[in-house]
Amino acid sequence: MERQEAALPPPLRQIPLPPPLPQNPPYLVADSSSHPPPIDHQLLADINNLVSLASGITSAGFNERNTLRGDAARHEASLVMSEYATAAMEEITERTLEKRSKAATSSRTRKAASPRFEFQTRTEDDVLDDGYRWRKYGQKAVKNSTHPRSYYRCAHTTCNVKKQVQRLSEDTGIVVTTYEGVHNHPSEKIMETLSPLLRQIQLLSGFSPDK
DNA sequence: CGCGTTTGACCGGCGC
DNA sequence: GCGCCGGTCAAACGCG
Repeated sequence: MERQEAALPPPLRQIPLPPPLPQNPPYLVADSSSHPPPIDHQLLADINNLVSLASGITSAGFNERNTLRGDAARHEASLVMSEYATAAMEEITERTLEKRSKAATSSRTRKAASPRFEFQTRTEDDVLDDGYRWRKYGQKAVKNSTHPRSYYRCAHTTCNVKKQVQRLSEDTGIVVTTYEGVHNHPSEKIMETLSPLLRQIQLLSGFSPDK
């Protein structure tokens, strides 16, 4: 139970948005399912806002209530931080579930084992940055199409989500992406954005990373 | 040298 | 049963 009593936790910083927005944003052309395809920039922006908001509140809390010291101030701040972190997490969960339920039309049957989502984007990039790491495992020429279809699997070991990417032959500017399955782990990009916040919470709460 | 991609073989479903 | 076709495997390849 050796805990690092850092005198004062470092203030949260505004985290720069990770996604490098392409000069040519992929335009959603057709979407049969409303699955979250390319990276959810709006979600990341919202998380950032929550982080900076929480940062402002906690630092303000430290400044204005410096009558509280030590553990009391830390505890106070951790409550505020936890509140915002929880809100952010709930927001993520809510949106994710909403999108998934929209896609899986069946209400309570559990047979929707591997849902598929297809959408089309007008973009120069064949593979869109959706925040996950993918490993290509095949490419095949499909009938009546001048462009081949590529097969990808999620690089995460325990996750077997797959996706196909194919460029339309009629309109070369359009890419069709098909997702199959649901990730059983968070996007690395989102965790990248959230981890500073989570670390801060642990620090303020006096958690030690090891159990 | 390690790891992700490439690429032809392989396989299973489906229609004739 | 056979051949087509989409999907996957896995060894070779090649890039950092």
